Amino acid sequence: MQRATRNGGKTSEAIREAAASLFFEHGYEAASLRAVAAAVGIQVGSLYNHINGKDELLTDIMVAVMDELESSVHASVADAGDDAVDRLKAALDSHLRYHAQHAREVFIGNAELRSLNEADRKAVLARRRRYELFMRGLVEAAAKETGAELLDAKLQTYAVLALGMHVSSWFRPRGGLPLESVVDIYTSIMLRQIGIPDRA
Amino acid sequence: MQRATRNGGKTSEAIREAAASLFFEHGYEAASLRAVAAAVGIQVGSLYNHINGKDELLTDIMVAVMDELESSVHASVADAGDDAVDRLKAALDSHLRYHAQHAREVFIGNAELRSLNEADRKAVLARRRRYELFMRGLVEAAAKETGAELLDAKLQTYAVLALGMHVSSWFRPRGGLPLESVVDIYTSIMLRQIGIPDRA
Amino acid sequence: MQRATRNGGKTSEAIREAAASLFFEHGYEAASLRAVAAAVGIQVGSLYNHINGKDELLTDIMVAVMDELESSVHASVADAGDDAVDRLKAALDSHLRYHAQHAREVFIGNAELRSLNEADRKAVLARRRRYELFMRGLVEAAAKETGAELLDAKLQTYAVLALGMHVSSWFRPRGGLPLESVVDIYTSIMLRQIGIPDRA
Amino acid sequence: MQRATRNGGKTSEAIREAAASLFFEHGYEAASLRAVAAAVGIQVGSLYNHINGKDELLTDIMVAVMDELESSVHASVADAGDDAVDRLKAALDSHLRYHAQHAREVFIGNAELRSLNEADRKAVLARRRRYELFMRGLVEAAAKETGAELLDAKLQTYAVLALGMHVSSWFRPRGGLPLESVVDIYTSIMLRQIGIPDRA
DNA sequence: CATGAATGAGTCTTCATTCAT
DNA sequence: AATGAATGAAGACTCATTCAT
Repeated sequence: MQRATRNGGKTSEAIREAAASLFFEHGYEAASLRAVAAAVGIQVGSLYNHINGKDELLTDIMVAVMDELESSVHASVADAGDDAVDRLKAALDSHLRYHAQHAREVFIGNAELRSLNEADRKAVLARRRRYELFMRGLVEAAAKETGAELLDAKLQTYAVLALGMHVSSWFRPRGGLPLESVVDIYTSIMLRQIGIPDRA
Repeated sequence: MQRATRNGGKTSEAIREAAASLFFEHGYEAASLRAVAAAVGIQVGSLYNHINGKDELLTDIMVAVMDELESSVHASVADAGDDAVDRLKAALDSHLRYHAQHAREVFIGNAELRSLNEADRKAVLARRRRYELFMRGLVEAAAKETGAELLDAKLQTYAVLALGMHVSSWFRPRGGLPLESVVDIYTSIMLRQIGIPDRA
Repeated sequence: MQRATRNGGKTSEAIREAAASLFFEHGYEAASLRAVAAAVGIQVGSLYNHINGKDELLTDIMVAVMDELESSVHASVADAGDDAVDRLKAALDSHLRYHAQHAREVFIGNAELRSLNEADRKAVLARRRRYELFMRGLVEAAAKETGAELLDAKLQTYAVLALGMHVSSWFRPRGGLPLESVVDIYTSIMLRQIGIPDRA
Repeated sequence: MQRATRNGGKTSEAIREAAASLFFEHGYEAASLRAVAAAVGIQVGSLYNHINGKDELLTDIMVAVMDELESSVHASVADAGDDAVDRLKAALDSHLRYHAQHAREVFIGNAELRSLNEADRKAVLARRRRYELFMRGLVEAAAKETGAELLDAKLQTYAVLALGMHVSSWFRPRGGLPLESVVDIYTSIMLRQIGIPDRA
């Protein structure tokens, strides 16, 4: 039982791409490997030259989403300097941008938590908690700096996360509001609810 | 091998209850009628004395959710009188209250839209659009009355809906924040992002 | 396990009537007791106040068909007097008439032999053999009397039976050739193939 | 637990063969894919590597029967030259020969029309009508040429078809009358009823 | 690497039958 | 008699997975 190569091959990439599309559209349970194979243009059996099982496809997507989201937000915050409000704004911007640009994967990551096996679910949940705490820290710091009155740091951070997910559920790159507008408006919405003046 | 008797729809109720729980926990596709039957304590085939098919269980939940949500919000608004801000507050309160109190069903209604058949999905989507427009109307009226500056009526209404769903994804009646606190805090969050002073 | 009453009741009659129709239209296997009950306007369970099982419905039809066919042909032959040709003609006429007038039951009797249980199938097959031999006797006697040259008494009798069944597969009392014409023409066809001048 | 390999459609062939046998013996509805799989020596699910569904097995048989019957009779008639009686005799011979040699499939084709889906049933019925009209044409031409008096061209052609079906219901290649005798005798029976002297 | 074929467990659903009320 | 509810077996079909070629 040799572990299939996970890198390189164009086929491998195509499979993961097709899986993401189908998981997004029909859900993990309802999406069949047969459909994935068909989308790629190979037979079902051939999938196993590239993957180790259906669950791996899901786990990969979900872990990657958390990794990328976390690191892209961290990078933005690091670039933003030392001002707490700047750091929060950078985080919100990056958070929203990622959710819009990877809407499909983020949506899957949210909807299919329950389809994950025990171990992977725990791992992903831990990552999410860490991310949430990081975000809450930024919120609290910015509130402190500006004197904004928080209602409930935890719930208001939840609201930030919720709006990100929500964006991922309807945003499409083409047709509709342009990415920049979406990011701007939702950033403002978030800042408003936290209590920080939008343009200061 | 105990044989049951006419019990005034209790079994029917138990089936729907078990189905809601299992759909919520595992998702519609992953929840099997076997499991539903087991939860009720009958054989799988016996389910069909009470339902017409698995999809009916889902459809019933989703249609009921939209009906109840709409009518409960409408009722609250009607009771609130003529002041636009009062009306909006009543709507937000009712919206949140319903989402928290029927967290399970609301969550299903949101997650399983894609599991619905064409016809029912269209019907539910139409209901949702209607609800959204009703909400947007309240938001716009309250903004007008208070002179609050809206960023984007549509997206800000989206945000209201998104927060409701979000609450339904984590709220549990026992253990954790009491319902009243949740409703209060989220209402404030919503009002803030719309731009209406919380306590005026 | 008390034997359900088989006589009298209008419901009982309606059940047997509905069963015949459905067996005819969809076949014994494909016809469900649910459909029978629905056709009668009662619940499935209620059927068992009138029948002992699905197979009984079929057996009853098939046995009745053989009984009636045999006795009606016998009666006609007895009425026909002593002339062998007259007797054969009377038999053919009666045979055809019965097949046309009870097309539905005869058709079932023919198509569903394999759906019968071992015992009943044997019984019905014995009846059919007896009927066939009776017919063959008439054919041979008439041939002898007229000097008609038989090709093969057994196969030519088979042909008579086959044409009867065939009539039962398309004849409908209303719309189409009238019964008398059908009987006349097929009688002539049969006599011709046996070698007996039609109108002598 | 032996694992099979590519075998050039032998399994596919075995499935169709087993299906034909079981459909013939028990009828389409009563024959289960379980039984088909068992007869072939594979698991039920494995059938679906070779077929698309139970109905396809039936449709294939029925369409093939009509195709083959039609083309074999057409070929025989074409070979028979220009004489109308020769052509009719060739048709009857070929008709009977096919019905005897493919008794199983022809029988299924006749008994299971009602088990076909709407579209396929219509297609098969159209084919049958075409075949019937072709036959009727031959009957009428031969009658005209010989001056034979027809009783009713349509019904007499029906009779020809009916006898073919009947042969298919009892003929077995081994044990019993040899094929040639059956063909001879039934051809004569048919010619007699049409009114054409047997040996001219 | 890809394929075709196999597996076995699982899915929803239908059905004849039973029986307390 | 009729009903509603239950049973248990069976039905067709789908699926993830395995593996010889």
